[in-house]
Amino acid sequence: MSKPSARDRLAQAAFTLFDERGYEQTTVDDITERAGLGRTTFFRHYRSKEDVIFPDHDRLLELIRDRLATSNHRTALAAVSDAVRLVLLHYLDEGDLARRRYTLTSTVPALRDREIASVARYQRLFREFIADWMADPAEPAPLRAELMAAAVVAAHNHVLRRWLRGESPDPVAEVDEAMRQVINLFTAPAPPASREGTAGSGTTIVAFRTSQDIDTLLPALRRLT
Amino acid sequence: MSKPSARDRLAQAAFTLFDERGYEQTTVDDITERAGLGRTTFFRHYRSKEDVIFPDHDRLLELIRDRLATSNHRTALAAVSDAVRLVLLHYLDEGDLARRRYTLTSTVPALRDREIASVARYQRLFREFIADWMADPAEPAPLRAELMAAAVVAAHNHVLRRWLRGESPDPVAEVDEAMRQVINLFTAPAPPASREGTAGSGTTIVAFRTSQDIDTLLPALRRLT
DNA sequence: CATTCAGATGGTACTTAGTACCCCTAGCGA
DNA sequence: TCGCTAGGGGTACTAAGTACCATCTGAATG
Repeated sequence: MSKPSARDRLAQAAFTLFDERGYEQTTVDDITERAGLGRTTFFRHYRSKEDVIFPDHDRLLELIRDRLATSNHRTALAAVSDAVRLVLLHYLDEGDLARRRYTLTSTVPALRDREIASVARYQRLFREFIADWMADPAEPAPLRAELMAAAVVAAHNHVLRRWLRGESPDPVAEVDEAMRQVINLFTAPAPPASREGTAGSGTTIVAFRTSQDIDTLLPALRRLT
Repeated sequence: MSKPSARDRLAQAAFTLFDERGYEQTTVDDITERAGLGRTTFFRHYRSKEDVIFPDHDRLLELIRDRLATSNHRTALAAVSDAVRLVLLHYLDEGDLARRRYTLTSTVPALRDREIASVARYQRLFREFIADWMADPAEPAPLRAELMAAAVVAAHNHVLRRWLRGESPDPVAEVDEAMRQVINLFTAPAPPASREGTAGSGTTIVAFRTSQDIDTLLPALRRLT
């Protein structure tokens, strides 16, 4: 208890100094001096100065990967929503730390760029997963997967940033709703009628609002297709 | 004619050396030596070593901004498509240079990150523009703008990368088609039925064609009701 | 023709991030 | 006691980027 780990002391010192004088005005030497440690030790624990601020992106990537891996074709969309929620929860867990990071990434271009690059790695995971899920030998349509992955991370970031700015009292509910919107967007209405549309194949559905519930209608719908 | 500008000689030397020994193995001193110029001159023309490879992102940003600015509410979507096409055409214009850059960004993480950060700036422009366009005092819905902007740049990048890899014989047609898909996605079906949906009275009919079979769609249909 | 002024180039010295390499010490099991 | 390992420390180096000043060249102007 008297000795927090060197790693933590470094992070602590770093954030304090970044608050005091700003990121660029703080050198690694300043940090190690404040932490009472050697410069070598700093780079043993963090690959770079930026790394102090984004320590566990790797873990987060694993988190997503794992959650997506444990799913089958039927539960794919739930897995995506879950993975997104997990990432959000991670940030919520960090609480104040996440907010301090946000003020840094908002003001320091280098850090913002770094953050964006990390997000792109999440997006890549989602893209590959969604592409597999959508995979259809007849019509591969990787563009659709690309679009959906982009929308997924955009939804997450949208809600996360709202929470970081203190605009969201219940970010978990918000992110669930946002994901519902995304999924809805990409599953409900399939791409209608490109001009040289290969009309004829596929399924034509007429959906209408009714007081009957869907299970009552299902047989009729099946008959139509 | 005998003397190409210093700027061009530097870029030329840089790309040659990057090809020969790789990006990280090439120092700025190597470049200036090869170009027969001084180190100072290099940094006068390019803010950083990475900048040699991405010289005109700023111009490209202006291009987008200008195209978006000259539009009204009715022509907004055409403006977005046009802007995207302009960016694509810029890369097509670069021809071989764009492809060399692609092999670099594909192999050097630092450069890939940099590229991604630039793309995020385009995305920001589109997001702001689309948010304005969608602006509706009653229901601001900035998430939808966020999603659409993400989809717009994802569509562009998808087609661009296909062309860079030599997979697209007619990228302009492809990007136009991709943009049609994006716009369709975000305009055709009005945001269907959030839970407390202000469902109107009367009859709501939505007709669409899809290649997915009904069982795939069923979860989404259930969610709608 | 001499002057001067602007713009582009060159050089030198400095700061800082990041790497390579080797040393030291504390603990711990054999 | 020996020897091993892990965590920390120090020194020296490379390379990007910045600050500042010096130099050259060409063109306009007296």
